[in-house]
Amino acid sequence: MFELDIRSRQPIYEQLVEKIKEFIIREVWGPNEQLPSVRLLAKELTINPNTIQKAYRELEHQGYIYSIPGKGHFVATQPEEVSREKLETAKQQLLKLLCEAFYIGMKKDAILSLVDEAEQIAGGGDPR
Amino acid sequence: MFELDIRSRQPIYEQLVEKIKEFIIREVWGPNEQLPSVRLLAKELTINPNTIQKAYRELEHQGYIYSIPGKGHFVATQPEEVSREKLETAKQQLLKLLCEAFYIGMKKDAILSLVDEAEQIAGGGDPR
DNA sequence: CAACTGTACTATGATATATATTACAGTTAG
DNA sequence: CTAACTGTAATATATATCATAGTACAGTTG
Repeated sequence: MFELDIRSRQPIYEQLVEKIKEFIIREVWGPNEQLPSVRLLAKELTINPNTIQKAYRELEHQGYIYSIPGKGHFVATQPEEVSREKLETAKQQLLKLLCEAFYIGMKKDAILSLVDEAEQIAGGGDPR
Repeated sequence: MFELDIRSRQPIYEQLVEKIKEFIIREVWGPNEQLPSVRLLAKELTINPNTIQKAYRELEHQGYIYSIPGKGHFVATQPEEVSREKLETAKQQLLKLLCEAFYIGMKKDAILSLVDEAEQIAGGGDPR
């Protein structure tokens, strides 16, 4: 279900948080859908349940999921603020990297063609 | 001279490597210019000499500087390969981030305006 | 009741980071 | 030559983070 890199410097639980975020953002998992239980996912990924719980706790703290003790974890209905904040973070990261690209001498043409390439890879805007 | 974040999750020596790289890339420090000695820089930044040495070792390994035992560390004359590799790495990072931007629903217009913004901040192409 | 769920806690091991300290050899100015 | 710089290496120590193992308890559901 997820591809985790055990030997990465990025902690497993953080990788999990990112992957699950993507699933939620792209609506692979819709609102109120139940996530795999802590123990089940731990078994599937052959990692410790505590690690899963840590990821779920973080996701809950960030507002992406909610939990009902005894029942399970569920995808939250994304409030507007979360989406806006998410977009703002992405913009800042992108701006920083773009600045660095200019600094090290990348030409604008090269950057623009990267934008086109990314657009194609990502499916480009609305796929309707 | 450098602004380091002690409490950052990124190691101090890595922060140092990045900062010094930028200095070299932007030619704030020119080829064959001498870098601060391990002990001096350690004192100025109030961190351990070993940490500076680790950063210098890494920079030497990556080809950005060279060292002469007994004399000091000096900025290397950047071979073509280093520049090319650097550019390739930057392109890959940028492409990844651009893909993610599209994934989370950023519009192409928004991205293009970020490119313009970055161009202005970075001074935009050749400043002649 | 049994088998799930979440949650909490302790203990342990592994690893990375930064520090302190000492030591030795090359370079250079006085 | 000597003193004061340089780089380099090695050891020991402290600390923080991460992941694991194990146990326990309470809520939910068929």
